[in-house]
Amino acid sequence: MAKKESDGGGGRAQAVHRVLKRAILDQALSPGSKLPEDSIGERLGVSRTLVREALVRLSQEGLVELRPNKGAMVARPTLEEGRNLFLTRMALERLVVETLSGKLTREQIDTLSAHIAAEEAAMKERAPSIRLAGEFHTLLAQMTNNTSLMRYVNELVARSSLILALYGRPHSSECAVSEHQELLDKLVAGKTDEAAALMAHHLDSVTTRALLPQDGERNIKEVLAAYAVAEGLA
Amino acid sequence: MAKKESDGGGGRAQAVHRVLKRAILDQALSPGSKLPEDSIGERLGVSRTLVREALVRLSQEGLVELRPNKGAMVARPTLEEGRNLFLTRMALERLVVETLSGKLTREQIDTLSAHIAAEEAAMKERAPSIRLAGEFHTLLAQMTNNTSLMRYVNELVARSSLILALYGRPHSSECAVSEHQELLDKLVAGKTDEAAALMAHHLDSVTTRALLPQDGERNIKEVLAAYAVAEGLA
DNA sequence: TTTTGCCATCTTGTATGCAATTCGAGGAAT
DNA sequence: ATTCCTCGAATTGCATACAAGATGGCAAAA
Repeated sequence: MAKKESDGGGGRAQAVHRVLKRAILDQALSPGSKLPEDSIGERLGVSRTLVREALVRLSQEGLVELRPNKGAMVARPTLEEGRNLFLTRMALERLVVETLSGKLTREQIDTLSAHIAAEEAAMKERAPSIRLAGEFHTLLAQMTNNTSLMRYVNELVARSSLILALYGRPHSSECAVSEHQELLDKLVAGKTDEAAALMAHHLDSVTTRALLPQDGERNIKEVLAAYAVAEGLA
Repeated sequence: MAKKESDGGGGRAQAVHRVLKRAILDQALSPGSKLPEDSIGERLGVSRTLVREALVRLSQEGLVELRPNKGAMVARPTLEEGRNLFLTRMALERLVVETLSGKLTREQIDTLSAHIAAEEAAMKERAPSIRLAGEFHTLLAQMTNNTSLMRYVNELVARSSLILALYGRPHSSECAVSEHQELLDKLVAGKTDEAAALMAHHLDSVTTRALLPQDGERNIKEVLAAYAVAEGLA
């Protein structure tokens, strides 16, 4: 029985989905980018039907905005959605930590250690570094064996990339690698509360430090208002 | 400007999605039911394309299982998924409660009170009663104005219906209406911790009391094993 | 020059057609 | 009687065709 092709996992639609998702997370497609069905299909060698299916999936994950009759674009979450998102992440990742604390197997610990090493190695390059930082969190979620938890943390982490792309300070090393290591240590030691606190701090620091207070968020009138005053206009 | 048709909200695909979702939540379509694309399309007066899109959406929400080349069926979560799901619900609904405690507006309180009244009124009929009980939780989530939180609670509540359908005790009044009232009281009074505890108890009681310990879950061999022993076989 | 309105064009929305796959019914061989 | 094989019906996977709605530019009017 020959393998179909270079079809990574499910049908070809899922392949399209993965490609687009990856492109978005790597910020090769930045928030607001138009996603026309036929150019994508043409480039990827599939029909619009499959692209459409992938776009629907992505929209359900909140990575893509689907405006009726106006096409799809990479989602541009508002800053407030961003803050709320991190609140939600906090609630779920606390559960992750509580579930995992003191219960990690030797193998899992190795996997996580290896991942942290990879993060350190990739610190120079921006895109891979961002992706790896996120993957650490999804990796943890994966280990809970809790399907819904996994799915939601995955989505939230993915959307976090968008938030960071839109409102993050350019040079912030969003997830300090050292914090991942500390967190792992606490988890291994079974210090649940300390681990949870660390996770809380970890995520909190993103919202309070990495996220810019306001910008790109106000509508054109508000933005112009400031300049107008400076120029003595209306 | 004439309205398109009886198109509730978005495109017709979303209409199909709503119809199927409703049917599933009302348990008119029970877990495991096959969902063939053309019979559904035929019945609803749309083409397979739109049904397909709706099914993809439902599968992303975890209400439908999409087996490649074998069609879609209403999801049949395992009992363990069920337990995990309620764990996740707990984490998220705690956040809901914390967000809302002491912050409900008069209008929101009225809405919730009205809903509770409706629950009481519908206690006789099974299907509406189940649906209303779930809607109370989604209503609360809605009031947080936290998009991701809303979406996830929605999904989780929906999937809970499936779990209950599969593993719930027939006559358990899953969500005691009185508990909803108590919860509302605590929220209004701003007693955050008590409200959270109540919510925890509320959800916990489902997993420990409403959910059957094991059944329908084991595979055929395990089931027959018991009978075999009783008959002195193998 | 600015504005308004119309038309060409491009993109999405939806249906349908054809290929590929699964599943079950029957029939032949053991 | 049982097992295995083959073929046909039914269903999904995917592409394409056509309809309908948006977008932008050009021309005519102000």
